[in-house]
Amino acid sequence: MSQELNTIRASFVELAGSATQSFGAGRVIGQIFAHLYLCREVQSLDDLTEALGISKGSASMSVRQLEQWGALKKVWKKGDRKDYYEATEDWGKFMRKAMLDSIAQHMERTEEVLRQTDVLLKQSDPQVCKEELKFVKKRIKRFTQFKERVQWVWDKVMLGMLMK
Amino acid sequence: MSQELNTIRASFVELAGSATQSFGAGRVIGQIFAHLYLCREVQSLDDLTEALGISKGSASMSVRQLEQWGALKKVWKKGDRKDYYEATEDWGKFMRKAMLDSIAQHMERTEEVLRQTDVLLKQSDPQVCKEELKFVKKRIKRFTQFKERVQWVWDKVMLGMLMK
DNA sequence: TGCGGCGTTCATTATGTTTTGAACGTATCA
DNA sequence: TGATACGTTCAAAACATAATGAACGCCGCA
Repeated sequence: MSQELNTIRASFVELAGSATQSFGAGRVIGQIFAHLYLCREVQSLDDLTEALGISKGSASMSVRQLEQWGALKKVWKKGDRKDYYEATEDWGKFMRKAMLDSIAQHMERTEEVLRQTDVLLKQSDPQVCKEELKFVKKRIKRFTQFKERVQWVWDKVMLGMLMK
Repeated sequence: MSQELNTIRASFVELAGSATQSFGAGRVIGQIFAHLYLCREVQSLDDLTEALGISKGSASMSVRQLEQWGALKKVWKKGDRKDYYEATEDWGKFMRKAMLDSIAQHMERTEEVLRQTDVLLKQSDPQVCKEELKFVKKRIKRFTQFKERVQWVWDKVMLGMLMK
């Protein structure tokens, strides 16, 4: 086996690992995907465990996550009880899911807070802290505009990446 | 002081805190920015430690980071030895820096790996693992294309957000 | 039905990250 | 010059998160 190929795989595994890590999806997910992406042969759980130096439990859970993301295909070999895996060619599908997973609920949470804020502002006595109230309203309006711009961009980005 | 306003501030502080946290910038940075963003009065370090229930050290370091990002202005009160802070109105400047901080070096690292990969592939003996080599080259090419698309989009996003 | 090989689970452990706060340096004022 | 009130630093502690691996259940086969 070529030394160069192994070095290349190692860099990719590390790179993808730290990418998924920083999206809050865990290092192992990225490592497994990258490894499979650069392996022509389908790989069993044990192969992954050995190649990446991770535990079986970790491999099992991450593989399932990747499968749910559709970044992975399970391959059956007849007469063999092991499951084998191969990566889809589509790196985009993998990264997109990793990012969505971590960002979508931030968006939702933000909307929730803005809704709640609206309710509270309507409840508040307009005679109390008049200036402060005006100030806060102005700032929240400004933030809302910002958030809408972000969301617009985000949707465009996602859309753009979804259609390859 | 209106109860509603305090509730609103608390939600925003929490929201921004978890946002910056997930960008790897630490929770406190977001909390401080959000608090200042909704405070008409400039705030001292002590004000921040009390309002947010954080330590002075933590406040000091986060404030400095925010200042470097230009998300914060230091305000001098004459005859007062304390430093006071106020948020810029520009929520975008804050989020943008937080995101850039965490993503820019991923981009760079990716380019570095691709460059190194190129070198290694050229070094490798074309007679060894011929099929495997072909496979890896194809996959890396595909990844490179994906990465270029991402970068293009990213630049557009950033550009779009930079011009308000 | 019992056995062996497999994937899965989850309490425990290990790891990495953030926060704290005591100690420190500095500036101001009497 | 000494006392005081700041902001800053960084080793240590607290905390949050991810990984481990022993125990488990399941399935196919003899």
